[in-house]
Amino acid sequence: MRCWNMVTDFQNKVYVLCRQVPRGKITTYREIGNALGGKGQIYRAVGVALNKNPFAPKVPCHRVVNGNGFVGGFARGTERKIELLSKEGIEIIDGKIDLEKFLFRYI
DNA sequence: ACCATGACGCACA
DNA sequence: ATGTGCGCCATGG
Repeated sequence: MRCWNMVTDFQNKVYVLCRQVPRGKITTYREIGNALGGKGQIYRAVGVALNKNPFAPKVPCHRVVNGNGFVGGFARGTERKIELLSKEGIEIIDGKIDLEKFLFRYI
């Protein structure tokens, strides 16, 4: 599948995984790539897919952070991402998040 | 078809 | 522990 709404199959999977993340939890590009079964630098493509994110409010892309716990980047601005995460109840320390505490794992 | 880019992650010094 | 560089995923021109 290539064009449902300007979205490729790969992107679609990424968005679906993002939506799976419940409010108050987060995930990482690495986890998503791993969930997709990709090896190597697949998380790079994940970042690109999320950056396009045609479903901005529909897909909580702001719940996706770096694998090291840092918020990372955001199409709308990292500060905005931190603000949203903070509102969700996620505690951010110096721009970093406790993965062990808020990291959601795909079952 | 090829080249360049990106919201990253990891290896190495 | 910190800083720098490289790599190879998908997408777009």
